[in-house]
Amino acid sequence: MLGRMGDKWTIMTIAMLVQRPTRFNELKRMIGGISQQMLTRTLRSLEGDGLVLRKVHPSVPPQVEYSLTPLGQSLAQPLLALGTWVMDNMGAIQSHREQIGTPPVDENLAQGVRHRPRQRG
Amino acid sequence: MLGRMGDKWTIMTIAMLVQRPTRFNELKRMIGGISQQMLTRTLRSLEGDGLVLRKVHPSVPPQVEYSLTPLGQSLAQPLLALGTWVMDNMGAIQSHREQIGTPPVDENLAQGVRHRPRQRG
DNA sequence: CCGTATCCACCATGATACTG
DNA sequence: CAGTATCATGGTGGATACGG
Repeated sequence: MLGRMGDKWTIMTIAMLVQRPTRFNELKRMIGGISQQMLTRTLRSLEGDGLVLRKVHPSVPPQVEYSLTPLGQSLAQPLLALGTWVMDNMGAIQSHREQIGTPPVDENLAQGVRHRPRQRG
Repeated sequence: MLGRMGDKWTIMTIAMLVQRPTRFNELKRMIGGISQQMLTRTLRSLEGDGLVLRKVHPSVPPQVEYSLTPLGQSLAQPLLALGTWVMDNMGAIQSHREQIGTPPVDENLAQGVRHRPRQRG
């Protein structure tokens, strides 16, 4: 949970589910760009934490509907508040990055292996 | 930024800085468990996003003080609300995990390499 | 349709040593 | 004290194939 807390897929998933219960593939389409595997992992994680309820409708094509539990709904509020802040301030942040000439990704912090290591003593 | 948004170190760092401007090593002690490298990266990232201000006091032992910018302070509110939610509900989540017998980590989802892959075709 | 199993590439993080 | 440089490693997420 804590690991996935700030994960964008988790935020997106909860943002979708807070609107209404949704089926797997619809969720996948709505979120967009998430792999099936990742959506499954995210949902299983949320389910394991008791934030999401998984309901299987016994129909000929399998239908599985996901919804937020009360606990999940209580999380949605602060989580989406954070998401809203990010959306609102993303422009300001990017403007700042451009001013200081820093790329929006942490490439400058990436490791650069340039020569052989020396022996550690 | 978005990458570090939900990062626990980022949350911890902002939680410390929202109280008062703090120096590097004091920050490191207060947060606890963070490596020097990671704290530096977190602060640089926040600084690059315009959320944290870095101020060098020209003194004999180098003194660098970090503080939140107004933008950073505006982030602190929703971010700490989220942190508070986690603290408040961590118990409920762990209880749920124990009930369903799932370990708190995603070990069950970890990759298991058991045999050679077959040729991809 | 709704998943699980498997493999892999990448990068985030920790540890350590070094600098000023 | 505050930070940078360097390397090893483990976890995260993608892709794909398969199963019910």
